[in-house]
Amino acid sequence: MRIATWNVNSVRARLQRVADWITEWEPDLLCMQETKVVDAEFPREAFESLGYGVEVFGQKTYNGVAMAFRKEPSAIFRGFPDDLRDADRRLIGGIFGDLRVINVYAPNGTQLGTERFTQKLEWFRRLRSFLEASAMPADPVLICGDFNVVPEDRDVYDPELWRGRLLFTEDEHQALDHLMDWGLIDAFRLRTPEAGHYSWWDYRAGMFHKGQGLRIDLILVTNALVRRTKSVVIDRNARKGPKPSDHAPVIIDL
DNA sequence: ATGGCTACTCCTAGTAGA
Repeated sequence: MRIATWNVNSVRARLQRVADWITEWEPDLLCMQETKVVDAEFPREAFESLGYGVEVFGQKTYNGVAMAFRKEPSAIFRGFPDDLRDADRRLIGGIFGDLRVINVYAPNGTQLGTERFTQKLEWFRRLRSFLEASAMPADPVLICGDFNVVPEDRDVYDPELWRGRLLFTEDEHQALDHLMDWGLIDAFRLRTPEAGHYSWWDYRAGMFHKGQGLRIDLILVTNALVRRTKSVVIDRNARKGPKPSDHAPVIIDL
């Protein structure tokens, strides 16, 4: 089973790129973030014409998550159970065979010391609570998406420049660590220990061209799935060419 | 050198992203 996660940075602006990518990679499940579109306006037909079903959880302008799949899930869930009505739409998931998949777009945090940054840390605690309430660490669980946290020094082109900056603070590391302490492993690092693999590059200043990026798009799996993981790769080719997203897809083969 | 780009919006300037 091939599962991919991709922050598409607007599914409408990226529709042709996403369709081309699906045709090339033929994922069984594509988890998208930052779709930036309300559910009624989601371009479902483009996915359906490729043989995919779609489940969406979107909002206007910001955020929004969606899943495109070849086989219908047996269940779907959207958001945290205790979300307010106007909460950001950052989580959608489903049961695919024996697999529980959770697709997330973590808050960016905007600036250190702001309420939005505090809410980012709180959002990670809520994700951990959601896991505790809905699954067991012994189950086959996969959480993928844009986590907006750089896990380690080897995941950023210049750790000393970034240390203490948004996405690379102790607070964010603790938030991610606490989530993973539930029983999750960073699947990309199972077989790829070296530095220099990134999933996001700033549009500005030729950062992609210079090879200066961050790895913030992750696939986290429980032990039950570690055994089933064949490969995890980042498709940096998707960052090239006309009108790319600033993120590249991450793909796991189970 | 907190930003050099991109996408969004009751649009043509302001906000957000990471």
